[in-house]
Amino acid sequence: MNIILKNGDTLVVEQDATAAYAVHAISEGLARAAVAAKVNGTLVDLSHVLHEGDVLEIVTLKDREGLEVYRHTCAHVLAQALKTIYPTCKLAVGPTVENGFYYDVDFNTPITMEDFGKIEAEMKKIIKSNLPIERFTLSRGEAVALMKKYSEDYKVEIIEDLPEDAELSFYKQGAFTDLCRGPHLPSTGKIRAFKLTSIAGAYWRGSEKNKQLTRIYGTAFSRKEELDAYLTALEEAKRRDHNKLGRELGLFMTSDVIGQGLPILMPKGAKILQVLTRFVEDEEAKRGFMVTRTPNMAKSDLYKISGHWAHYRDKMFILGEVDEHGEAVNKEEEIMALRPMTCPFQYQIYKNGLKSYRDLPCRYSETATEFRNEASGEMHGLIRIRQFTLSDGHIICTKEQVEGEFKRCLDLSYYILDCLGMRNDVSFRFSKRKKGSDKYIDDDEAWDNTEAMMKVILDDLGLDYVEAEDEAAFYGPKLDVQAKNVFGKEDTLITIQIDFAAGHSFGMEYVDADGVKKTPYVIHRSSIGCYERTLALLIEKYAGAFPLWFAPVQVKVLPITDRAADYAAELVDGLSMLGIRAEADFRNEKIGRKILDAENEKVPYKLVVGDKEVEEHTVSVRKRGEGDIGAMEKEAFFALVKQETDDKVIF
RNA sequence: GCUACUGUGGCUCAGUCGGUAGAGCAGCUGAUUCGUAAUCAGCAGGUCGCCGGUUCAAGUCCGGCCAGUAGCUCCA
Repeated sequence: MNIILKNGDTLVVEQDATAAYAVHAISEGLARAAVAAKVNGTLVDLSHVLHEGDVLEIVTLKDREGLEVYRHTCAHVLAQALKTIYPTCKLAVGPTVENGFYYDVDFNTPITMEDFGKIEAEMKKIIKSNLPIERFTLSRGEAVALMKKYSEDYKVEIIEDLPEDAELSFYKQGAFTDLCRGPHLPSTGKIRAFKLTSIAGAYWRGSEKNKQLTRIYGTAFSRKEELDAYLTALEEAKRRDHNKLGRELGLFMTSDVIGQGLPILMPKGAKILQVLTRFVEDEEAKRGFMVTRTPNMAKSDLYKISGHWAHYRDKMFILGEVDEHGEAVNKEEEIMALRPMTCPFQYQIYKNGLKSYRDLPCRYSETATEFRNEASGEMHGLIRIRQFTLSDGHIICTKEQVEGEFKRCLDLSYYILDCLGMRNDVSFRFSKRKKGSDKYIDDDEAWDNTEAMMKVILDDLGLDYVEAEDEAAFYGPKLDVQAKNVFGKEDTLITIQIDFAAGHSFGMEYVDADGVKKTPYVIHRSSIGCYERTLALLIEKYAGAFPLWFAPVQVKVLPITDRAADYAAELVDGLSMLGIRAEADFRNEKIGRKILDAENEKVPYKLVVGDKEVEEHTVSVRKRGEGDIGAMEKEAFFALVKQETDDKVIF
């Protein structure tokens, strides 16, 4: 029979030949490299039986999908090893993830990373035995019976949730059989380089109401060198970890007596945030935003109107004692709460006085402090904290204005990301509600309309976004601008949201041209996001070597001897007068030491000044990343650094 | 909140079988005034995260709490 290859060639093979056979017929080298195949576009095992006219594509470890098959098989080897060492453990799920794989397992006795040695040894034994991996299928009833025989309760649960007529595939390697969609490697011996990396708890089916299982993470690569390179790169990345670097560079700290999730910004960290805040506030003003300053707390009455009391109360810091319904235990007591969001406060401003259609769009912005009582284990450095500063803002506008205003918001964020050098580090997520969930305001029609409206805008902008269900705000869909930290974990940096409900719930109105009162739409937006989180990502992106324009110290003057001290002080004064952040190192140290310390501080410009410079009114310039770039006139340097700062040059 | 791990001078770390703590860097003092990535010497600095228990004796063993880290859940 004839098989069509990817390049269009036709291959003649015997009737009922497998993909493996066909690959072998092409070349022996390719047969060794093959880990799976694609038949008519579907990923299958090499044991897959071909039919006349099938289009065959060979998948090797060079392909993303090939590597996934390889890692998935590695997860099965892990499972087999665990069943050998801990026969009573129950397997749940074992998929691949971005850089490896994991298996969720229910152990009756806790295991720790110290057990990895013996588990890895058992895995190596399984790999060395080179067990063939065989696929077979069962009906749902047979599948349940088989898994019950092995006491695999979680597998039984998975199967029972599938449709009655489902045909289920299993993979058998030696004495071990696992329910799996596949595909898999033809045998365990193909695995070359793997490592178990970490251990964590994970809830069965992702719900905290369920039992917490033990998740064992691992990774695998086609060659040991690649595995080592990956592990080294991981260590490298950890060196950029903002939580370590930010503390080392004296940007922020935490204190046991202040509390969890409450970082303290030290002079250098606070300086960066001050520079960024001024920049953002000025830019917002240029783009038509009116700055507001609203209270950090309010009575529970406000949050009852906004819906926070119903949907968000468990995350709020409440001042006063309330029962499970959020009512004051002592009826006389007025319940206050720190704000988790700025929205309802700015709405009060809108509601102050009757608004005309001529007042819209009404754009309010505020550098707002917000408080959210995150669960203790959720805090992370500057990325997840309990008190944070958001470049918050709300645009109240007509339905017709939503599209234009939305685009303006995105344009502002693009500009800011460009200035930070982060435009290419973000991705977009269209966050939608999950239908039927009680986390969201109950109004199907409004949700459908608003999500459709946002989709039109995003598609019109040609944004490359992913859609995410159950990620919306409780009051509407969001466009989230996402960024990854050094551990590869993604977080929302910036968000722009359309709110259909606030206008109604707060009774916001405007008098339209026809004299009729109408309800406006609201856009919630952030321009640079939460300052603390943005700082965290900037520390990691630049490994602490911040671009000149927002570096906490831009220029460090290094006098060679005390004779140059007065001149150094004069340079610092001159730069400071221009708004440049400059310091001098007056310590009684040799110049080499002063340069080393300034380099470690990652200061963009260092000025070495000695007798010669004093004499000639020059400065010897060291530029970060380039070293000594020679001497220049003092005024010329001043002009250069001022210009580069104003231009937000990134080097 | 859950699972696992961690907590010893400002920082990085050592501390063996339970016998009341060591180093380097940083700091201070003195000497040195030096031309592009670590000058020399001396001094000082610790209720071993906190509370309790076991023990003749706890940094070390046990329990609770606090804080930090990764993951889960959650999320800007």
